Amino acid sequence: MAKGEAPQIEDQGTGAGPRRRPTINDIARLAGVSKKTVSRVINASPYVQKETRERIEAVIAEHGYAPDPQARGLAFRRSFLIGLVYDNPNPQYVVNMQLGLLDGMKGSGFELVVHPCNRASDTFLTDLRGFIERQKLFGVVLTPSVSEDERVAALMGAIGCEYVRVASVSVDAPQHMIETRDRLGGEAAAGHLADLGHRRIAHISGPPSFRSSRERREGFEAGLAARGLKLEPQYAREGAYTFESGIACAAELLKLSPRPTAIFAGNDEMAAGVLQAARQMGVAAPGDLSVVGFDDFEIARRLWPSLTTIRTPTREIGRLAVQRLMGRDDENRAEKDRLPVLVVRESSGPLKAG
Amino acid sequence: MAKGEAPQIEDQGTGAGPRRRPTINDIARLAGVSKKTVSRVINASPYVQKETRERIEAVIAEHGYAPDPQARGLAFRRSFLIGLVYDNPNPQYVVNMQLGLLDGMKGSGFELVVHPCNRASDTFLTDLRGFIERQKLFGVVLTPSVSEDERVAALMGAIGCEYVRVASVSVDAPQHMIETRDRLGGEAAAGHLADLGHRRIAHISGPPSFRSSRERREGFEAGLAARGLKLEPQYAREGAYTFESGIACAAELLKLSPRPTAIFAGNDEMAAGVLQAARQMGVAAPGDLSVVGFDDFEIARRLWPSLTTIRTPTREIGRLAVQRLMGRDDENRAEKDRLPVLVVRESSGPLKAG
DNA sequence: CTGAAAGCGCTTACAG
DNA sequence: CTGAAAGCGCTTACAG
Repeated sequence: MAKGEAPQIEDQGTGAGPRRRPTINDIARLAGVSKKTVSRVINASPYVQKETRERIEAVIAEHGYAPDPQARGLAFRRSFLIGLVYDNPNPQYVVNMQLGLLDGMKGSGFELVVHPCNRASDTFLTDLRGFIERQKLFGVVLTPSVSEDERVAALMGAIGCEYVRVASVSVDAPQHMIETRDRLGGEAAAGHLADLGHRRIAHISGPPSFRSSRERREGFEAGLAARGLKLEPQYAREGAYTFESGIACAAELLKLSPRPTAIFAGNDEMAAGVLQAARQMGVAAPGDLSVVGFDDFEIARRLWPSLTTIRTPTREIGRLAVQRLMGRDDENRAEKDRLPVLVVRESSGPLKAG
Repeated sequence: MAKGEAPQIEDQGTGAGPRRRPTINDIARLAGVSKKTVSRVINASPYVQKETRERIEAVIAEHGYAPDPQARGLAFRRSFLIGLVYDNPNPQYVVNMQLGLLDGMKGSGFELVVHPCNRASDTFLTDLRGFIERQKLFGVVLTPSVSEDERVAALMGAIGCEYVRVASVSVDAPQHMIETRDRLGGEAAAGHLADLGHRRIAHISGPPSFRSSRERREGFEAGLAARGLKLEPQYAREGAYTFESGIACAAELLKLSPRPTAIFAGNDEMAAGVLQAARQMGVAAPGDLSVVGFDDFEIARRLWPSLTTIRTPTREIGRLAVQRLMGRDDENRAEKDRLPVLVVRESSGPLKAG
C-alpha cells in the first residue's frame, strides 16, 4: 500500500467488534476530493461548490462519519467539552441544570464535564484554572454563587475561556449573562400573600453570599410596597438557605407578639424548616400561618401541607445558557418561559377573620 | 529556527494572558533528552535510568508541565474521559454518585462526562454506542437500572469499552462489579421492626424493573424468617419507587383489617408517601404505624416524623466503582464502609400494647 | 473554489 | 536504557 493512502475500511457492517470508524481520509477518498475540502464541509465553510458539498455530505451520511473530537480539538487548540462549574449543593438544582445543559447541547457534538468546587478553598482559583487549561475547555457555564464571583470572571477573561454566568440579575455584559430575575418571584410572593389579606408578613432571607437572597428580598419588599405594605424590621430574619436555619428563624418569628400571619422564606429548604417549626410550636399551617417558599423543588410537593412556592425554570435556564455559550441563541422561545412563576398549593390561605 | 526545534516558552511567569503551556518538546529540550524519554516518564515506564527520570521529573515539576489529554488521547486512540451512564432519576442519587466518582478520579487526570439516558427509547443502544465511540471513552460506570441491562454489558464488550456496573447484587465478573448488597438493608429493616415487637408487618416493594426491589424484599423476608415471622401476601404491595405509588399502596394497606402496625417501604420516596397517606387517614406515626424507608436521602430528615431508613453509602460506592474502572482499587478501605446500615429516627417505635 | 504541506502534542513500532 | 521516524485525525497557513 502506498504511503499516505488510506486503508480499506474493514469489518464494515458486521455489527460485531470494535470496527474502525471512518476518518476524514476515508471520506475524502470515497468522495474523490482532498481532505481539506471535507474539512471545509465539516466546518460549514462557504468556499465549497454546492455540487461538491452535496457529494461529500452524501458520503458522510452513508458511512455515518463523525469527525474525531480529539483530533479536531488538538488542531483547533481547544476541546469540545463544556464545563459546568458550580458550588450550589442542592441536588435538585444541580440535576435540573445538567439536564438543561444537555438539552441545549444535544446534537452539537459537545460533551458536558462537571466540576463542583468550593469557593472558600485556598486552591479554588488555581484548581479551576488548571482544569480549564488542561482540558482546553471550549467554555464554562457558571451558576450561583460562583457565577457572582468577579475573580472567576476575571480568570476566564485572562485565560481566554468562553463563559456564561447564570445569576439572579445581570452582573456582566449580555453575551455573558442569563438572568433568572428572582426579583419578580419575590414580587409575586408578596402579591399573593397581600391578596390573601395578610398584613403581618415576615421574611427569612438567604445568606448574603448569594445575590439571589437580596433580589428575592428586594422584590418581596417592592411587591409589598406596591400594595401599601412594608416589611417590618422585627419580621425580617437572615437564614442560610438551609432547613435548620429555616427552623431557627421561624422559631424566633413565631414567638413574637403580635405573631406574623405569613412567612415568605427565601427558598424551599427554609420553608420546610418553617413548617417544621410551626408544627413543633402548635401553629397550624395554613390556618394560623401561611408559608411561601422559592424554587419549587420536589420537596415542595412532598411537604405537608404542600408548599406554595415560586418556580424557577432551572432546566430551561440551563438550556439557554449553554446555547448562548455555543453562540446558538434560540430567540424563538418566549422570554416568559424563563421567568419565575407563582405555584399555589396548600401552605398558603386567606387571613383568618379576627 | 531549525525545523523541529521547539520554540522558546514566551510570556513565562507574567501571570496575565493565556501563556503557552509547556509541551513534551519543551521538557525534553530543557532536560536534554528526547521526547520519547519524557513520554516514558509520563507513562511510568520502567525503562528509564533513575538519574534520568529524576532530572526529567524535576523539570516537569519546575515548569508545571501536564501532558495534553487530547494529544495523548489521539495517540492512544482512547480519551481520558469517564462516562457516568444512568437512568435513575433521583437527583440525590445522581449527585452523590457524581461526587463519589469525582472523589475517586481526583488527581488522576481523568474527567467525568455525564450521560443520562432512557432505556425505553428506540435509539437507546445506538445513542449510547455513538456517545462512547465518538468520544473514545476510557470507560463507563453504569448505575441501576442501566447497570442491570445485559444488552448494555454486551455492547461494552463488543466495542471494547471498559465498564463497571453498580448493582444491588453481583450480575457480572468481579472486575466489572460493585455490589451495594441491598439485601442486607432489607434484613436490617426486618430485624428493627421485629425487635420493636411488630408482627403485622407490611412491605411496599419497588418496580420489578429494578433488581434492588427484589433484593430489598428478599432480604426483608429473610430477616423476618430469621425471627420466625413471614410477610403475609395481603401485606405485600408493589409500588414504583415514587411518592405517589407510596401513597396509593399505603392507602390500600391501611384499609385492611387487621391493619398492619408497620410498613417497610422499598425507598424513601415511597416511605414519604406512606407517611402522607397515614396522615390523611388519621393513622398516627409512629404511634399507630411504624415506617421504615430505604436510601437515607435528604428528605428522610425533612419528613415529619423524621424517617427511620437504611443508608446506602452512594458516594463511597461511586468512589470504589471508578477506582475499579481505573484499575486502582484501594483495598485499605474496610468493606463495611460500603454496606447498607440502619438509621433509626422518629418514624418507628415499639408496638403499642393491646 | 480546491489542494499539498506542515503542524497540533502526544505514542507506537522499530532500532540500537 | 535511549532515540529518530512515522503516525493518530484533524486544521492552519499558504498557494494556486
